[in-house]
Amino acid sequence: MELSDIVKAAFEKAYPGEDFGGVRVLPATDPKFGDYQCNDALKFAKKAKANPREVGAKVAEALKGNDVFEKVEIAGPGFLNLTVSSAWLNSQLADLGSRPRCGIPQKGAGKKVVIDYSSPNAAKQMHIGHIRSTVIGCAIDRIFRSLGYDVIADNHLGDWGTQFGILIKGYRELLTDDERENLTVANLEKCYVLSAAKAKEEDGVWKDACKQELVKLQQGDKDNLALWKRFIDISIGEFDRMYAKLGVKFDTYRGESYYNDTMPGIVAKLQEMGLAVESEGALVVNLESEKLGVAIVRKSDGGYNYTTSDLACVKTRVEEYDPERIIYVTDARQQLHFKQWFSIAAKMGYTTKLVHVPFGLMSFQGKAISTREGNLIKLDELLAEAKRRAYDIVKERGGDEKLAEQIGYGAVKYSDLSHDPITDIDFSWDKALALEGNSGPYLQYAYARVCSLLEKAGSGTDGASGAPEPMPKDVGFAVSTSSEKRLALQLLEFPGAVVRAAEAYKPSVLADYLFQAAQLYSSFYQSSPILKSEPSVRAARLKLCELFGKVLSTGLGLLGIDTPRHI
RNA sequence: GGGACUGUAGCUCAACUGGACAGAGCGACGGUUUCCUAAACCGUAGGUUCCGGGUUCGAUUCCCGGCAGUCCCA
Repeated sequence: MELSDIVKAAFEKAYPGEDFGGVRVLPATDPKFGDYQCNDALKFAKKAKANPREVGAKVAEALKGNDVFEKVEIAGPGFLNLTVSSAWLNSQLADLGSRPRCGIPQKGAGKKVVIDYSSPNAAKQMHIGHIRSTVIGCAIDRIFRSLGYDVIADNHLGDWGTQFGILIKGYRELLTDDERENLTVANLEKCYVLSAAKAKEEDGVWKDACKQELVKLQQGDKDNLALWKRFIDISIGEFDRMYAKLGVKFDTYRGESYYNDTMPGIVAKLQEMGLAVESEGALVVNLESEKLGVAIVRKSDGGYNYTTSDLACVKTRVEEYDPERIIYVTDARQQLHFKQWFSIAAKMGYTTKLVHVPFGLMSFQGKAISTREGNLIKLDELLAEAKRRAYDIVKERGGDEKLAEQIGYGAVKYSDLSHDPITDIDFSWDKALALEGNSGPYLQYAYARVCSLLEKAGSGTDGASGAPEPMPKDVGFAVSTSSEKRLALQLLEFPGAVVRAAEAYKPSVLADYLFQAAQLYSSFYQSSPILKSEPSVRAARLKLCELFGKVLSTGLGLLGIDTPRHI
C-alpha cells in the first residue's frame, strides 16, 4: 500500500465524508524533519476553516497503531512529519528490487502513442540544432515505452518542397560525374548551395529552370521522381548512421511527402465544414476568436503548407493507429503553429490528445545557428570531438574507442537532457562535453564503481585478505546509517520520478533524480566501508549498492545513455 | 501593434505545480588517497528569486501592472 493511500485513509477516518483525493505524501524536504511529509492538513484546514494543527493532530491520531510509521509529528503550522519504520523501509527496498523495470508502473498498458521527433530535412547533414529534438524525443520515447505504452516513433522528415527543384537542377548540371556516381549528403548539400546561389542571379533563368524541375516532380515525372527518391534514400542512410551512434530507433520514416495525397481531402473537408474561407486568393481558417490569428491551409499559388500537411498526418495516424495521444517534439518557435492546427483538428472532430513538447533554441556564442552565420557545427563533428575528448582521458585507464564513444556521447546527451527542454541553450564545447560534476560521465562513473564493487564481492575477494567470501543470497536489506537511509529513500522514489518525467514530458526530471541518487550514493560510498565491513553489514550494504546500480542503469537507459560496467 | 516563452548565487541550472532556513554543478578558497575506481568525497564564501502591487497562515511558484531578453504572427 502506498504511503499516500495510508495517510489518505487516516484523513478519511478523522473526517468521514470528506474528499481527500488529493492527499499526497512527499519526501521530506530536509532529513531533520523525518523521512516523508504531508502538507494536506493545512490545505484541508483552509477549506474546512479549521485549525490546521488540530487537523494534523486528528490525522496523527488516526495513524496510530499503524506499523509503517515509527513516528508522526506535527510541526510548524501543521505539517505532518513522518518517519517510517526500518522494517517497512527494508521490505519496500526488497519489493522494488524484485520488480521488473525497478517498479515502473505499467500505466500505459494497452495504450498507443505516436511520438514524432528528430525530423531533419532531407539532403542536408544533421547539425547541432538537431540534437535537441532527437535526444529529448528519444528519451520521451523510451520513458513512455517503459511505462507500458505501445509507442510508434515516427521520423517526420522534411522530404518535400521547393528545395527539390533546386537540387534536381543542380544535380544535373553542377556536380561532376564522379559526384553523381558516389552521391553523398555532403555533395547534395554542396549542390544545393551552388544551385540556390545561381537561382538568385538577375536574369532568373536558373530560377525558372529549378521551378520547372519542381513542377515536373510534383506532376510525377518519372526521372525526377527517381532522383528525388534517390536523394531521400541517401539522406536516410546518412541519418541512420547518426541514429546508430545515438542509439535512436524509429518505427517509421514518413516524411511530408507521405501525406501529399491526403491534403486535398483535408482542404475540401475544411471548406465543406465552413471552416476555411477564401482570402486574397488563399484559403484560410480564421482563429482570431481564440487569439490564434489566421492559419493558411492553401496558398494563393495552390500549394499547401505545414498546417495542411499536419492535419493530413493526424488523419492518417488516427485512422491507422487510433492512438491515445500524439506527441510532437519540436522547437519552441512552432508553438503558434501547433496551437493553430490543434485547434483546427479539434474542430474537425479529432479527439486524440495532441501534445506539443516545445524545446528552446540552440545558439552558438549568442548567435542563431545558421549556414549564414557559418557556425553550423555538424552533428558528426560534434560526436567525433566528444569521442576524441573522452578517449584522451579513457586511454590512460586502458579504455578503448568503444568506451570513449559511450562516455563522449553520454556527455553530449546528458548535457541536453539535464535541462528543462524549454530552456534556450547556448552551445559550447566545454558544456556539451563536460565530464565532471552534474554530467553524464559522473553518473556512468558511479555505475562503474558499483559494478566493480559487486564484482569484487561476488568474485570472492574483498581486496584485503583475498579470502573467498561469496556474496550471500537471500540476505535482506538492513538500512542503518543515515547515509544509507537517505540513499534508500531516494531509490524508492524511482518509479515516481519516471512517472513525473512522463507527465511533464521532461526527461530532465529523471536526469535530476538520477543525479541526486548518484550524489547520495557517492556520499555513502565515501563514508561507509562495504567490502571490509563485518559480514552482516557488508551483505546489507551490498544489497543497497546492487539496487542502486539497477536503478541507475535502468534510469540512464531511459535517457538513452549507455552504462559501461568498467571505466 | 498583438501574442508566446524566459528572468533565481560570478556562470550554467534545480526547486516534485502554494510549504519549513531557495538547492546543485562549474568557477574561487581550504581539506581528504598506505582504504572497495579521487571522473570522487568533505568544508567555506557567494541570494532584494528582475521591479512594484495583490491573494494567502505561507509566494520563486497564482493574479494584476511594469522592465529586460529571445522568439512567433501581420
